[in-house]
Amino acid sequence: MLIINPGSMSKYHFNEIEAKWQKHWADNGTFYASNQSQKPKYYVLDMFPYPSGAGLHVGHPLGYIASDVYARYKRHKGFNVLHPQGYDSFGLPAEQYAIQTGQHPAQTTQVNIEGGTDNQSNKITGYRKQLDNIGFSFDWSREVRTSNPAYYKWTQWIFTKLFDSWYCKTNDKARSISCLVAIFKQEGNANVAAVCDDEIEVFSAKQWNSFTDQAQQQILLGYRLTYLAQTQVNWCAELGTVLANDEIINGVSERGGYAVVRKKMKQWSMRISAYAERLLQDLDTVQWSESIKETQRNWIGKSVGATVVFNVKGHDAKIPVFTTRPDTIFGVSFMTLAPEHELVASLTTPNQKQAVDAYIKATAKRSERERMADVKTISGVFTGAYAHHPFTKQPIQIWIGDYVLAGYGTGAVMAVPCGDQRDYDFAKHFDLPIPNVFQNADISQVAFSDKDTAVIANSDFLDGLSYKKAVKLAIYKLEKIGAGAGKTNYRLRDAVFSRQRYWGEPFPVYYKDGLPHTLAEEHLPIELPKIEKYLPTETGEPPLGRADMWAWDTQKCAVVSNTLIDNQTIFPLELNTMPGWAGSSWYFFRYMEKANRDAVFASKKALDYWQNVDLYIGGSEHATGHLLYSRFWVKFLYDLEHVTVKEPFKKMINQGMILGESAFAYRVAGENKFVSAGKTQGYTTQGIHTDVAFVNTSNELDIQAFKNWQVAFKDAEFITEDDGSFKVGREVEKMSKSKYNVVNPDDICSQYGADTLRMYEMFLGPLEQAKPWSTAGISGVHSFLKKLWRLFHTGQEELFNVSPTPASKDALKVLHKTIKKVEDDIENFSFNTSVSTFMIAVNELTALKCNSKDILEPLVVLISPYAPHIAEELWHKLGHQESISEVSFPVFDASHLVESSKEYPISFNGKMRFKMELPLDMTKQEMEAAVMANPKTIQQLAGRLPKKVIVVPGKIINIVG
RNA sequence: GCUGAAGUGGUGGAAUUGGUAGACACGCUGGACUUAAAAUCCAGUGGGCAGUAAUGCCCGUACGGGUUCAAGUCCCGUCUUCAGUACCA
Repeated sequence: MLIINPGSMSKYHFNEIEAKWQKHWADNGTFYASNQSQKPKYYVLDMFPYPSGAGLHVGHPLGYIASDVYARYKRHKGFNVLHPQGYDSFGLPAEQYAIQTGQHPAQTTQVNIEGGTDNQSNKITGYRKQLDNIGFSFDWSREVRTSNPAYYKWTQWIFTKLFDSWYCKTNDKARSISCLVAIFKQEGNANVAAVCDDEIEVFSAKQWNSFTDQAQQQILLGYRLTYLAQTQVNWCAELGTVLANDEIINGVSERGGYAVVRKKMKQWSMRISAYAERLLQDLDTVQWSESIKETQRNWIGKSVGATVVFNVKGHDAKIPVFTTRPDTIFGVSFMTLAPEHELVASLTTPNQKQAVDAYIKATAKRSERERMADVKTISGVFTGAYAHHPFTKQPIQIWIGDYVLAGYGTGAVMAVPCGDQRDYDFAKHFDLPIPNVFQNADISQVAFSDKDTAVIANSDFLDGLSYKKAVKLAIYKLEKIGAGAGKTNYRLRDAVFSRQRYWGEPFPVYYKDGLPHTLAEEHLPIELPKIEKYLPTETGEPPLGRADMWAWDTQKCAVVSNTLIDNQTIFPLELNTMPGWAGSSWYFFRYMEKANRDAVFASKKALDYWQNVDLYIGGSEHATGHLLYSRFWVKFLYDLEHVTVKEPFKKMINQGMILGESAFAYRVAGENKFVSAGKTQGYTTQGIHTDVAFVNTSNELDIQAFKNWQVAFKDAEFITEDDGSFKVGREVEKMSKSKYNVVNPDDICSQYGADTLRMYEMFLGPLEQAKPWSTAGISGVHSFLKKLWRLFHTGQEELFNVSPTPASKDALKVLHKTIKKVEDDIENFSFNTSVSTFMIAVNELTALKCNSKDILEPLVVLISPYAPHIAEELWHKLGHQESISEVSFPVFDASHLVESSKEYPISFNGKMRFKMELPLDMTKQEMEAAVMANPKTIQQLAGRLPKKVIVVPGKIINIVG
């Protein structure tokens, strides 16, 4: 590849300047934040990266650059800014790599962060170096790594706190298990309003006290905020682990795209459902994009309605259902249970048994995916059983059908075919009755589901009522006869918290008599044991099952050899590890303290000072994972009074993805012959991904490099353009190694400089929008920086030339126009437009030949958040000793922009025809007279008499007629 | 299907409360400098029509309507793209 250094002739030696200032900042701790300051605080946070072996590409730093611009701007504005960075360093890729190569994940993780050579002899630059090259103003003294025992000690600690807590509905907050035990001792559990397992039975104080310790612990597990239970989990065989709902996209695993099946397993879960309402309500208090908030609202999925209990004819069983339309209770003509419903087996009559069994078998065979893809096929079977209608006592057929999901509500529905389309379709298909309970509703073709206009009919005491009133009365009557109650249902399920993996936080848990016990705070952290292979054991246990030293000695309070397990004083430890989101759910608190990290997260003083994140920048793909779990943990920590904030992130901006521009060489089908993009006509070709490093900005391929790249192309033939060049085709795709379209920021920095990279990434387009990367466009931003440099220098030798002469009026106007625009743009996160504004300012000042210090000095401060290195250098050259980073932002003075006249657009019937300079203090009448007297106006009118003349002072004049 | 975001030159994009559509760049074309190139600088660049020219006119912000003196911007309807979600009772 031909490497040209476009800066070679300029005296703007960005490589030297950038290295110099990066060293200066590091040596002087320029960006170390203090926890004590008279200044107001501002906390700017990036979503911390997972340090992968592939390193950073130009898409990764986009959000970091934006947050860095903002952090630097806030420092200029007089804020004490916390802008830290760290690594989310537990995770699947490092473990997959460990399985392949046998290297300890801690080893590869460290190399990925700090640089070095992996055991395949690949040289890895390391995240830290790559980030440092871009000139971020991070306070690295506060760095966190989630896989460091000193960090995960507190992740484990939070887990034990969750284990020691239950959710009290009366106080609407988490409380300690010990106070729950106190209540049980006093009065049993009858009056305890808790978010807990459904199947807990009522007991008295006397009963509680007579229970064995074992039985008591079993009951308490049903109340704890993190609990161990047999639950339906998403099992991914290929990854060898369970997955949370948010880790499954379209029925397959988010990572790898492997099949996921439902399976009953004993797993740790987090009772996030207890916080559903607060998670929903508090969304109104944060400044996030509407789309992310909406995604979370949908995920939480609140619906208000009622539980209705149906008695089964000739059977003890009761079937509770959830409905949002209790007003249509008289429209119930059958019931449908999910095929997996626990009562199906006992309800089914001997006559129907064969059909029911066959149906269950058939639906079980269909994968989750098939069931989702195929929503049109209606299927189901009658169980032979009947329920009683709670009011009419009429018999109701009980069916099973796979349109009812076992996982939502009670896994059963009361079918109201006249008001619900799915029930309607089912009824039509199986020829079941469709009674109409709406006034004047035509249900001959479709169900009538409009709540707003519904008026109830044929419904006894509900006749003539609107939806709202009928719901209220129906619930009242149901409660009165004991057949139901008002109920709010949430879609949000408890989150599965264990993973059958090695590279994650170990649980601080040991098992005594099959029941989990947590380790005390003073024994944390419990560190990951060494194992030989990072695979499940032969008996199917998680990788930690391979550890020899993985037992807990309750007397020595230490991890000891498994051979010592006697289940008297030495017990086996938990073999699962925590999921990826554990460490990232609270890291923002950890940054608040740099030295005293032996306290809980951070000292109370630090927590009180920094509070929570003022600005959070990151991708929107975490909407239902990280961003929900973090909010949950913060609310929990708030309940326990460890923190004083209810939300972690006050304002959030989601940066869009930077896409790659893939290059394709067109190969003639069936031949080892390539055709240049302009010559493909007449050939049947297929595009072959070509490494973008072989292609220059004019889309010309370096044929030699391409031939050397892969053996298959060594002897390939090339049909070139007439001028001898070979051109490739381009297409915008996601930036990825496999598409050979990755652009490395290190290369951009060495060729154009970090300031150019920073400005160009901002210039590319609106931060929140997805946009393609094109290295071709970078020259514009680079020449801008050179122009800026030249503004301060003169002559062939480019000697520094800034004069103390007072600024001209025009130059002052340019400066203040720029201050205003740039300030507004940064406040609105419109970084792309402020880069244009700088370009305009420098173009105009160059035209004015301005070299006045009064103008150039504030200009450097304006630009410094975007291009900090060149700004520091010029600031230094202007005679300052201190770093530019804390210098006050220039103050806008409107008086410099006051104009005495304006060039008005004169339009005729809304179309601009010519412009005319008019004084701004003219009256409307004078303006109209001046315009009408203009010869061009007379020419435009061509004798016509204007009907109307619209004069908007300071804006426009429009002549109608 | 539902929810959210978007659709503007060859390309990325600008137009903050309705008021000069295409700022600023890239690319392209022509020119200056140079032995040549790079770098730099200057000029032009939405489409069409008329004119030697200055210039003038018509069309133009996905599409079709509407409101208004004036619409990329507001209203109604349609289409397309992207993202999220998926039988939620």
